[in-house]
Amino acid sequence: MKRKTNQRHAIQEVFQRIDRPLSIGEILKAGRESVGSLNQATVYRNLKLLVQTGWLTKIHTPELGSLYEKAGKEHHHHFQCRSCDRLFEISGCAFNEGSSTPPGFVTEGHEVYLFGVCPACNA
Amino acid sequence: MKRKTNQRHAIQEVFQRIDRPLSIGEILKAGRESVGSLNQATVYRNLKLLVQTGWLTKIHTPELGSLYEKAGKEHHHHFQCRSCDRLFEISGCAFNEGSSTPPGFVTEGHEVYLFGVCPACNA
DNA sequence: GTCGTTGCAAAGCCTTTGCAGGGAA
DNA sequence: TTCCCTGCAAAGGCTTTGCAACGAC
Repeated sequence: MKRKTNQRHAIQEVFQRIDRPLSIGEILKAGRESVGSLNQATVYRNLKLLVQTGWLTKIHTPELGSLYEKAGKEHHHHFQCRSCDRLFEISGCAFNEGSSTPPGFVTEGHEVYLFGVCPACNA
Repeated sequence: MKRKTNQRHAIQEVFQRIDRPLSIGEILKAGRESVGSLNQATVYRNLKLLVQTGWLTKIHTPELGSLYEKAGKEHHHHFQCRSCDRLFEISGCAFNEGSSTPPGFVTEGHEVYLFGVCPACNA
């Protein structure tokens, strides 16, 4: 079965430390602070595994590609800073699926992405 | 300057004929009905050019990757059918940027993607 | 005859996979 | 000792680029 490894632990720790959706590159870089030899392929494999076990969720952003965030959060959306290209979680949801669905279509879900400048970059 | 070529004309004609966002593959396939020798690289180059000249807009969907649609339309969003994987335009917008923007953030734009089943697949 | 365009192939990215060695249990 | 996991390198997709030939003007 699933074994405990330093590599996987390092990856999970990154998500505990940084509370926003992360890219492969960020995860790899941050994970290597714990396990210097951490390999890209290992990161890919563990992310896949963590998504399968329900610990992570994969996000596909329009402009930043695939990012990963911890699973189990409530329905929410994301804000992308066009200055630092980081993605932030936005809690809550003011979007009304029903009033936006055209006749004949059946809506099963939705995603919203905001773009702009984050507080850090705006300072 | 810019010259008229059958290849570019064929590509533009595809967008006149099919009124929804199209993928590289669809454009290539449909374009070859007019110009059999149409090459992938040519499609990529012309799409880039048509985006630069403002004739097309590039869309980055979360699940389908990059698609292209004719430019100049009013603010709208998209509906992705999870059965046939086609993307449809949704006119209008019921989303309120202001009420969804967290304190400290500055929102400059937004995108909404609906997922579900289109009328054709639902029949 | 120019020089923008095309087709083909090679080269770049990003992600996945094969394989042998290494390490958790 | 087992056999899951890792690192490395090779291999896949998709997109871009270099280059010689082509063709619009």
